[in-house]
Amino acid sequence: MRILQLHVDFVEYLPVKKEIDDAEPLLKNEKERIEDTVVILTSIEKGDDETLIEDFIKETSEYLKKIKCNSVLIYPYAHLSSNLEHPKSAYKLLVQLENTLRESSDTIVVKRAPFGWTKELGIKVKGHPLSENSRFLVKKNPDRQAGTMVEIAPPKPDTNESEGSFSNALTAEKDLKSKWYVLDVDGSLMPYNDYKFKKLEINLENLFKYEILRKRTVEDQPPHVKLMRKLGIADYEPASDSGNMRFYPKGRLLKSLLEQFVTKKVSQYGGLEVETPIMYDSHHSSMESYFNRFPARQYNIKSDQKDLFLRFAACFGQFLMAKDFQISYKNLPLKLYELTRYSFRREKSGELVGLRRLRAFSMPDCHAFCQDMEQAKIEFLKRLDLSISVMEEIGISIDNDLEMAIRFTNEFYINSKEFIQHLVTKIGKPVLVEMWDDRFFYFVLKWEFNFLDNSGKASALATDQIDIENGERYGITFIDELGNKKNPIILHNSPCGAIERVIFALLEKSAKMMKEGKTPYLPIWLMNTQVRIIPVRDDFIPSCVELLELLKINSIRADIDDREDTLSKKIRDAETEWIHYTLIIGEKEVATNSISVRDRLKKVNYSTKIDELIDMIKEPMKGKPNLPINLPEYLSKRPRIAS
RNA sequence: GGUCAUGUAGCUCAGCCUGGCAGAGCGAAGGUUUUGUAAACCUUAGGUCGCGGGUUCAAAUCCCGUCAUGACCUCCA
Repeated sequence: MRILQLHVDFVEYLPVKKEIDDAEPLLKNEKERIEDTVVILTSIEKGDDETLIEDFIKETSEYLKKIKCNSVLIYPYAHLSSNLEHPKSAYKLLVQLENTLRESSDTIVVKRAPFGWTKELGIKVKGHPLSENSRFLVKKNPDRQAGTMVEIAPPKPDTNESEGSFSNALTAEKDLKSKWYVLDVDGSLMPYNDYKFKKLEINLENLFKYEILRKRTVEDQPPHVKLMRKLGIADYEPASDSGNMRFYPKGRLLKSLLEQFVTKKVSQYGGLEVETPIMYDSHHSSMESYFNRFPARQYNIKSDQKDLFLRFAACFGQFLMAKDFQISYKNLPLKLYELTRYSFRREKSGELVGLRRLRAFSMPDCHAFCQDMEQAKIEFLKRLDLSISVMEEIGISIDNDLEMAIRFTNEFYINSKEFIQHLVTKIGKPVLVEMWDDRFFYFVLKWEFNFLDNSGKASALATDQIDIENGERYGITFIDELGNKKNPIILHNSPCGAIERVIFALLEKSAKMMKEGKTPYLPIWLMNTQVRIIPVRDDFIPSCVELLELLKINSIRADIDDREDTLSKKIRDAETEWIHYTLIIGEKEVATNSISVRDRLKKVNYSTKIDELIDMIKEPMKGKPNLPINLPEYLSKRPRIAS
């Protein structure tokens, strides 16, 4: 526990915004001002417990005596420590400190600022030598001995975690009342530490380690960052805020194709595509409750006199819209869909990594408004099918690249065992289960597909939730068979997660292949250049153009390397660009009206007819969007973009 | 947000420890070469050494601050 005692002429504070879900309720929401008092800025750290109360009391009363003051404000202040206790436990201890201090003396007036809130803080510290005093309170022993005090030193870098603090971390997990299981295809639910992970279940094991043990391996910069630049897909934009990327022509095409693909799949499922504003009035009544879910992570902007914020999800845009619909039970389930470009979240700067976590991202988000839980469950399964097929067709496989996590309340499990088992059956392999005793969130069940990258870190891609709260919160209603107004159950599905993160996963998957000595590649339908045509000499460029036109007619993206370089150099460049098919056109080919194909993945060269190549490429393009190449078809006309 | 590391030509990096002329490869431009399956050859241009301050006769180099990126911590008062 770290405390900073300040003897002040006055202190005033005003709770502005809930910072966390566990924030305590406010008794009154107005500015509090106290004259001539001692403010104790307090950080509760991992492992702190009630054995420290005595020291806290002793320290405080001695200080008060010394400076002849009898009023105290305990002020929760996180910034004294980088090793904070879990909020629930911290809050509990803080209340104990407050009460014990009050009971310890008839003369001391004790007040406490609310926990869990962003507060405006005004303070005027007295000038005398004792007016500022800091202390670092630690336990003498891990068992129930009295604590001890040490003079606070300038904060040191955290040393390696001792076993003591490790087990404390686990205690904090218990406070959250999360229980962890493996749910197997046969329906057996096994506590995760009783489960024997098979060799092939290394990713699932890593997901558990990541979730529970917070296992982090030391690794250099994630490989996808290098790849996204090398392939000319995306890069950082120094002139923007961190986490806002620039996308080069190849990257923009890749994104467009993914976006169009997902949108088409959702549309086939029955989602109605809508568009909602990217910014909202911060003081609009419907927004306040939603802020509590994503505390203080939004971009705020001021325009004239209005306070606005940039959307961090598509939810409220669609909810505000649905609220104004006239909905009959006959219309349900009703599915609204938007692919946000962009959603904005001001993630902490230290959490931003390449394309994995951004502050501006494109998120497909489909909400289904359902009549009741029975309908919600049926719909939920359809959307799992949708998500599976979207992920698989993008080239990220359920079997090898993704691990499912399902999170639900104890109550929901008891009532819906078979339903949950059904989800696992669809996946066909064991999944991670997190079970809560109480419902903290607005949903009773959620699943997500996690991609395990090269550092063993999990990133959520597709997800769906059963939301039993927001229908009411947003005043969304439908009329049932009996003419009664009811609130729908809402499902929140992203069939693939943020588009940028899908690209992250594709690139990390490629990096994994390289590590294993395999040839890395992206699915051909996502390649800007699907076929590279190389003339042996300049004289053959006209023949190349004929082939190019033929490919274009067949919606295949091709280009011609007409630069003044050697043939070998051009082949090498095609290889490093990961181009699937390279055609070499010279005397032989023109004479025999054939093409020489270099197949990068099969690592073979052969001669064939252009029609056969077209048929071969068209096969994996079935059901995929078509867009023209997004760079000049002649390489001599291209600026150099990739590094 | 915190701790640590990194920041030098368009890109990848050397130089920094021990202060003393700003370097290489790739790429680009010009030229020669017209090429048959992973890098032809020659020449030239290209630098506020992230930014700001300090120490010094002298700073890419040492010190302080700041920004960006990365790793880890933190997803929290």
